[in-house]
Amino acid sequence: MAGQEKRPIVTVDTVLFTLRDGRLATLLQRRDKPPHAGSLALVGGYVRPEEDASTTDAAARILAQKAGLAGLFLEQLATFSGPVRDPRGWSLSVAHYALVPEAALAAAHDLDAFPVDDPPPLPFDHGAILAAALARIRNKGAWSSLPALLLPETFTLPDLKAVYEAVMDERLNDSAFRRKITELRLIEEVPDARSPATAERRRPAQLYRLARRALVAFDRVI
Amino acid sequence: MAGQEKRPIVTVDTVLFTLRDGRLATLLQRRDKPPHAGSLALVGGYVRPEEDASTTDAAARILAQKAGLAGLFLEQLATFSGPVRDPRGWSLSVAHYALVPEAALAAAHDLDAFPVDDPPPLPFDHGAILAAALARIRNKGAWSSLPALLLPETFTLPDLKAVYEAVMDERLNDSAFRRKITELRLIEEVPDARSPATAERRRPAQLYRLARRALVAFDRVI
DNA sequence: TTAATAGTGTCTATTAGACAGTATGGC
DNA sequence: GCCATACTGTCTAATAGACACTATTAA
Repeated sequence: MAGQEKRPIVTVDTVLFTLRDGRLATLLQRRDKPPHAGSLALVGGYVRPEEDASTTDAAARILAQKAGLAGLFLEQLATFSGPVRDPRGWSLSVAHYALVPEAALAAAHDLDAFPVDDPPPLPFDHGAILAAALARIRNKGAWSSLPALLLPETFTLPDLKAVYEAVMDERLNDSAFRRKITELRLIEEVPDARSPATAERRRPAQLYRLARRALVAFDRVI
Repeated sequence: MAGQEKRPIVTVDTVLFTLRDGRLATLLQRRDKPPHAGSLALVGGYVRPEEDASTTDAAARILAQKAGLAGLFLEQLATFSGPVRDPRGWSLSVAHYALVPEAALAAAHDLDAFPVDDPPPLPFDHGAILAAALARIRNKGAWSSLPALLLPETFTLPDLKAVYEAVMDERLNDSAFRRKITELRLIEEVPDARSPATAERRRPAQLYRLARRALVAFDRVI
């Protein structure tokens, strides 16, 4: 019977998305072990059959252990595999992506934010994984409440429009956006709550919250 | 150092879609080895790092070896994993789906067709994989030329409409369908070619072919 | 009062669906 | 000629985008 090398190396990697100065950003971590020690890379690690109930479970465990992140929206993206993507040998990585609202970042550690459209050079095939995750979030943004999961519990309509614009990387029509969001019953008013005015906000706005906490898919584009 | 059991078992499985009597069907194969020997199941097998360049490459190899299928549209679906899905231990299967036009079936062997919405009981988590593949093809059908890949090289507009209806499991408006298909420039006429009349076809129709052989994504729904 | 952002109303262009109606070929 | 199916034209309803307009609040 042949040894371990008959089975691929199995890892998971997660693309972390967050907002930075109103722009979509990705969070990277400096690797402390070879291969590619010292490089900025996606947060990833080995799947441990003895503790993980699934690869998504493994991704969640690794996010908690290596970056202090928990409770995120986390979803499988795709699986990347081949003989050359990792110098340790034929490897397979189940890529995931996760959305990190500001509140989750407070407890996090060892992460650096970079604009999604101008990341540093990445080791392995992490550049391709990031590109695939970006394509997924942009497409899903048009069709679901996904971008709203980057916001805090309560938010204003201008906030919500801005995060859809940041995710999808295009300008939206204001009145059409309000019309669609309200018709879809995606959000509900927080009674008697208005946002404070800030440097960018000359005038308070009505606060809303998601009508459902989970990801909701729409039957038409936002 | 621990042995092989520290790495998951890595397999691929492919959901095969085809047309049967104008309805969307899936092709299953009787397993000749344990576990679940004798059961009808998806076509699948081990990834072989020494010969496969990727998991999709492994899926193509296994389709050729076990079913005589080659040259199909074959795409990764998602990865299914966990400790209990396979009695051999913690396992991971990269699920794919493929489209089998009638011509490819001619050379195929050891496959049985079943209606997609009424398959036999399936072993492992193959039922869940089939359901996920069906959801994917239905969704993608509305947004791309994917259903056309189930047809022969040339086909009529009524044929094309029927395959979209079979894939998406809904009736389409005839004139709207023709309008969209032609505006999208998905297809081109085959000059001076008309389909023969058949039992179901009282009147010959113009033959078309795909303007591009590959999968084309549209920016709006069919 | 002013400036800037929040929010509303309405017009128009686009497009999907319904469906009537014409064309064509086998019998 | 009859009938079924292929194909076309047109009306209408739904909806997205443009954009003018009003409302509100901090300074």
